[in-house]
Amino acid sequence: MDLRELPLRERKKARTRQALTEAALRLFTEKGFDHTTLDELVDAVEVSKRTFFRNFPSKEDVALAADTELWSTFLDEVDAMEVAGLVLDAFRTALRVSLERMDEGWGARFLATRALCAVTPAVQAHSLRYCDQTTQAAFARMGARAGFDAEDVRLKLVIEVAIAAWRHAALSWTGDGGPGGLAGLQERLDTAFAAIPDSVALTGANADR
Amino acid sequence: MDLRELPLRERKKARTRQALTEAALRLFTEKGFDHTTLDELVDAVEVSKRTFFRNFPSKEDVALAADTELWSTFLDEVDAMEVAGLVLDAFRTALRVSLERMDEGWGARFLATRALCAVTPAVQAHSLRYCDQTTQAAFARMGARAGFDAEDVRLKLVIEVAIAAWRHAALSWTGDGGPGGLAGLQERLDTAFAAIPDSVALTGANADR
DNA sequence: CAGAAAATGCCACTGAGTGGCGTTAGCTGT
DNA sequence: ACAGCTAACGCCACTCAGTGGCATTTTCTG
Repeated sequence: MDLRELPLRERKKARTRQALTEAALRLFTEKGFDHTTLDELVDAVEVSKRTFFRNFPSKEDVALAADTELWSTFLDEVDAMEVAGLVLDAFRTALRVSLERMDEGWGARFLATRALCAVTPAVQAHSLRYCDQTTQAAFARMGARAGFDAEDVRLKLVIEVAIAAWRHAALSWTGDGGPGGLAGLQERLDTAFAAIPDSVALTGANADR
Repeated sequence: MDLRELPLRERKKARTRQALTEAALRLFTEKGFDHTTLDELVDAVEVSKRTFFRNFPSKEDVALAADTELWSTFLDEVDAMEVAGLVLDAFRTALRVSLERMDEGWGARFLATRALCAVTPAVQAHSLRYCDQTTQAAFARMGARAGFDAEDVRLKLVIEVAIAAWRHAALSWTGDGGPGGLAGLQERLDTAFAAIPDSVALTGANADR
């Protein structure tokens, strides 16, 4: 990301890519996703529409760059993590470390991205698909590990639960305007994970306190 | 659904809607979702493209008719269900009863729909969005109930877990070609729900048996 | 500095989805 | 049975996302 000693060609490509994500987030936020055409976007960055589609598979994807950065890092952490105790805790840690590894300004971009998701069905759908793909990928990587079973329903479910906790944390944090920055998001994440044991044990009798 | 004593106009509308879903499922399965144009579909049913979009908001939605039927029924069951013991069990029952309420032939249509989801990203994304919407709706309805808190993280998570179990059951059942019909699907659902306590308690040490 | 390789720009095209409007078909009163 | 009403439909023109092809420019390599 911050490597300045890449081949010149790739540096240029990375710069246009970043310019596109920044302009897209700004335009989508100002005018709305549906009311911003790709022509407006590529005009603002001064590239051709063809170049846009060499960098992003769809209009939705450029709005979700912050998400893909996180998920990509998360999968690296899943590969690297050691599972000593509860698998659920290992995933909580992987999420926490992934958040810590995000670069300066990611929090603000992520917040803007989530705001777009909340009001634009198409972006929301793409975002959910990324979540699901990440879940599948994490499951596949864990299943290939020594000591784990690639068919284990329990493994699949625990990953789904971890991602659900993450999604709830992100949604709640975003809904309140992202208080406390990434540290605030970490807090929500801890709260959500802490609530998991109580949630599966929740009964009609103890629901109201 | 089976009410033959509707106004003639609405009966006609329902018939074209059904003709569209059937033809769509057939064409999409035969030629693939991406390689079937809407013009081909509406020609086969002999309606105008305009009429198609008065019945379905998008091309993806006509492929997901089986899903929407289930989710709509499920939300009715959520409203009607009584929560005596575990909330998780209540949702498992609601899912089971919803499946039982599906009409003849739904199982086959659902199987075809899931096969489409597996190979077509756009359909998959829409399907995930329906899941999520249903989760949100179920949460909102439960939160409005006496004895429940509309802000309770535990309630939100337990619904996410239930839907995750459902999704895994459906995916596993579909992946094996839908053995045993809807009864087979019910079995997978029971298995998935039964694995939930073990999954959150899963550790690196007991993962391999 | 020459030639390969990659990235870009331009152009024409397909296909999803929308708005407008005239026409048809089913529903209402008398 | 007939006239008026309204919902649904068909047709047409249009916008915009996304793709394939090809010529051109730009960077890397020897």
